[in-house]
Amino acid sequence: MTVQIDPASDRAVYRQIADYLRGEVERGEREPGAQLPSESQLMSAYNVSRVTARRALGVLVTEGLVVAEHGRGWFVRRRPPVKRLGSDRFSRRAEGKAAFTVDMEASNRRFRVDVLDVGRGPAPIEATTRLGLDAGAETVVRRRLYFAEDQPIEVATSYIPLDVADGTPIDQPNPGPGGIYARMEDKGMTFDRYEEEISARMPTQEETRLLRLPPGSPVMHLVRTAIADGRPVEVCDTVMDAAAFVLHYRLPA
Amino acid sequence: MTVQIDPASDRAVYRQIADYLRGEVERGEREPGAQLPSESQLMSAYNVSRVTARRALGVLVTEGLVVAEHGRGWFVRRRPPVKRLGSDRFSRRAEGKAAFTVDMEASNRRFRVDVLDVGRGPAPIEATTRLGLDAGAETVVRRRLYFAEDQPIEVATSYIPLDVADGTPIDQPNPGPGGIYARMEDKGMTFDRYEEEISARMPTQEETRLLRLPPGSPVMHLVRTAIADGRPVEVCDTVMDAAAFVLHYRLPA
DNA sequence: CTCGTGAACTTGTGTATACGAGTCTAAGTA
DNA sequence: TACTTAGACTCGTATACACAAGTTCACGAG
Repeated sequence: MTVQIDPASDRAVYRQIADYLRGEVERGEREPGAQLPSESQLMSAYNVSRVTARRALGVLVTEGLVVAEHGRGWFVRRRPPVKRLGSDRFSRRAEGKAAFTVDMEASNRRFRVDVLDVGRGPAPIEATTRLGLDAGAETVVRRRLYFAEDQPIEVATSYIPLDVADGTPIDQPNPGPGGIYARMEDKGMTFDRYEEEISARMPTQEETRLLRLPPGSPVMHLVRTAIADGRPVEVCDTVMDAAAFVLHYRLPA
Repeated sequence: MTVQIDPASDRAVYRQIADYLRGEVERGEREPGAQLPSESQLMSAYNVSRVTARRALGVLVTEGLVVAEHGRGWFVRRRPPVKRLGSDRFSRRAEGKAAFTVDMEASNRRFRVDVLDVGRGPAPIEATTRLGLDAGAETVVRRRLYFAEDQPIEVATSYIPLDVADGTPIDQPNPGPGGIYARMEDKGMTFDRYEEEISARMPTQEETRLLRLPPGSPVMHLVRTAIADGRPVEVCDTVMDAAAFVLHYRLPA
């Protein structure tokens, strides 16, 4: 194992080790149930003390990615966190500043919204499936961060088929009054219903940063498919600080 | 600070310290935002090394209860995990074995259900509020554990007003075929709708044990109020292993 | 009064060491 | 063959120490 660790880096050594192992797990190079290097292997591979090796593993425990088995070793969790939607391209671009900011009034509360990223690009497989598109198809992608009282509480990514957005400012940072739904209605579309899937999991590193989450804080994950005129016209992937929200639903019996 | 720690106990010292601090937080003796003892104060109070004191605090970090601020100290999290429903009396009684076990067929999957506890007792304030009862009113309480493929996935507690259960076996471990809803329909009741609230949080200790959760694994929390003939007839508080479930909803537009 | 500095606290990161306890395997014994 | 045991591995818990870095506050200089 080559040494990828820079002790002079700003980032603590144990975090660098955790980053490396996390990358291997997230890229699928270590599958669920697979054994990780033992603590003593980490000690010699990275030239650190056992305390530091264990601290690296402890980070991944807090993230729900790995578990220890006494006397046996460390393993990638068998029931991994729910599959994430996410686009690499837009994840990277969202590192920068907000492209656009608006204030909106919703449910009697003022929200600030930072539009992190807007553009056209390939959608993740989970989104194309829900939209009824071919795998890897291009869509309009809108990524934004919602605030309540200057606290970031929600990061949302929408995927809209190109033909739905066509001829509208939906692919622009500011889609105009009423947002993208209003633009779709301008085109004569009528919304039928929403299909939603709700799950909870530990946040990714990026979500921890964007939502300013303390360690050990789960997020709720809401994937909403909007259906208009009988066809899916938007998949909206929303990640919320779980401590900040309770969702209320009313279902017919 | 008196020493409540037993080094000879089976339970590790750092866990005992964590238990004590957790209790103070959960009982409200340390409010959100309040400062915890510093690491050196814990060292002298419990006569342990700094590593052990930090390990105790690390447990509470993983549970999402406390945060550290560099150079300032340790604090109870300001946005605490969503309020839990829960009845002390029944939590204690549920420690034992299942009172009753049934197999049920649901959505093409076989479930095993352990009925942990059934009886009459005071309901928590959150349940009485939803049921429109006075605070501390008695209800029928049914607590049960659901399994899928011998994995515990769900612990559910139902609170039913006494007059709704009256004259039925709803307050018995086995309420008969079709469960308690069938018994209510036997009485001529018609279900109108459900109101649900969904949140996510880190599990309590008891939930971790019952659901066999690895550390760092969040739970989803579903509170469902069933309404029949215009009045709430049951509050069902369900805690699920978040990694095992995705909830699907269809909402009218 | 304002500003800056230093001391005394806090947590963050890292080392080395020790022993307990669970798991696995291979060698040895009945 | 079947069982036991010893050894070598694993993680679990705990001690003691060191230095870096952030926060707070009081004191002194201007």
